[in-house]
Amino acid sequence: MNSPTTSLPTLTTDIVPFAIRGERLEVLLARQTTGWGLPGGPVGVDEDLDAAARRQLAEQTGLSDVYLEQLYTFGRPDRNPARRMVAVAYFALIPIASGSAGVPAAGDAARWAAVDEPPPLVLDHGEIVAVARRRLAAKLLYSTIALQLMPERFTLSELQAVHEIILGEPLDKRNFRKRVLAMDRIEATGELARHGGRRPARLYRALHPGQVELIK
Amino acid sequence: MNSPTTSLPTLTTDIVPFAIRGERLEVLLARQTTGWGLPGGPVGVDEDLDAAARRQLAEQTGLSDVYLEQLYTFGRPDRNPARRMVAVAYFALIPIASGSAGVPAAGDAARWAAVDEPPPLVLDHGEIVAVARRRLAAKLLYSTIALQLMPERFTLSELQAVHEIILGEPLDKRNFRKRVLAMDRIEATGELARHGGRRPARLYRALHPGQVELIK
DNA sequence: TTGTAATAGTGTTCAAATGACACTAATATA
DNA sequence: TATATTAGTGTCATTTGAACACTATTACAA
Repeated sequence: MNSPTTSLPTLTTDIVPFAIRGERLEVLLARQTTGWGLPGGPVGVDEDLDAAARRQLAEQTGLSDVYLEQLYTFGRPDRNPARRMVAVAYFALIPIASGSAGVPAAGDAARWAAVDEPPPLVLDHGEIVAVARRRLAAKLLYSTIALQLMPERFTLSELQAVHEIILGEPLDKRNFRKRVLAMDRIEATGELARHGGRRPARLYRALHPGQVELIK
Repeated sequence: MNSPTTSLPTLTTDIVPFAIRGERLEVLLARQTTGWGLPGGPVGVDEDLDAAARRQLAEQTGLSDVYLEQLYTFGRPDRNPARRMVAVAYFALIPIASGSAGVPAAGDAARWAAVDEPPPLVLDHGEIVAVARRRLAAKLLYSTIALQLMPERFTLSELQAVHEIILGEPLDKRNFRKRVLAMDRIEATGELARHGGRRPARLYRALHPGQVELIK
């Protein structure tokens, strides 16, 4: 039980950027020299961890002002065969694009991938995505975290669809509405969404946007 | 938004070792050059994070074979004015001493402190303890984590007392027993605890010791 | 030996929350 | 104007959670 040398592992952040796109939960990947992986990289000497994650996400994907939460720190010595790297993992939630701003088109340096059928990822990034996905699903049930994936205004049907996609199971419409309205964290704007056809739906907005609150 | 230098912060682990002692939840502190703080220290270049936490806990307190769980990674640049340090924090749960082994007597290098009236701690260790305490209390409600604080055999009254101490409120005896027995994670051994006087209590044991399971 | 103090052990009842379930309303389009 | 499509609404049964008080067993003292 000798004290090992205190020379330093490289410290990085890795970010799992989630968004609902179409009918699926997707992750935004960044091109790396050896393949596709999560956005991220080395933390600066005097840089805050959260700040490093934000910076790297912005630099590598163009995304800013998104919800960011620390997930777990991955430090198995063999996770990178090349050199010792410890990664503080985060997940980010990107609102469904409402109009022009929002989700960047995937270019050469970035691409979207379905969480359920991900391509092979570098290092242990596949595991990190899996852990993040479990955490997100768990938090749906007892927090207002789903609102971070919604645009500023949204319908209850859209919110329900987001829940169903992440949980992977259908929800009862009446019970769902009862539950989210009882939380008292969203309010009707009075406007109607008339996208395309059919009966227009009421638009809602978050009462405390940006805040994720635990319920009950 | 220039990429900052990639020179390396020092990476450490800090461990919050919890135990129930007497009627209180206590933390085991380690003497440091500048005062009392949490056990912990630099991670070796090729050392796993969990292993580093275990090693430092053993070296600095003599404790081994305890439940250990990663808590959060603290990395604010100003958390250590001397030099940049990023700490992967863990908490450890130490079973109530049943006989000779177990909790070490606090010596010169270590001391116990009540979680509710802690002495001033170095750096941000006070905050780390507070975060750990909240996490522990939260997990009591939906997991079998409390069993990690119990000796191999214990009575239901003892288990209830542990819950009450951590939650900081009295619990109903009948409801508590109904709940923990319905979890189906402990079983009666058939033995009786006849410590001192009064009516002897049935002894129980964990069905899956070492495992922490989520309930419901 | 008998009484007393102390902790162990046990069910029921009411209220609240959850889960299952089906129809009408409003709009666009054919 | 008929039809297709999504929005929106309430009740009932079941389950879960919370409140609540007395008897049982032992050690010890009188």
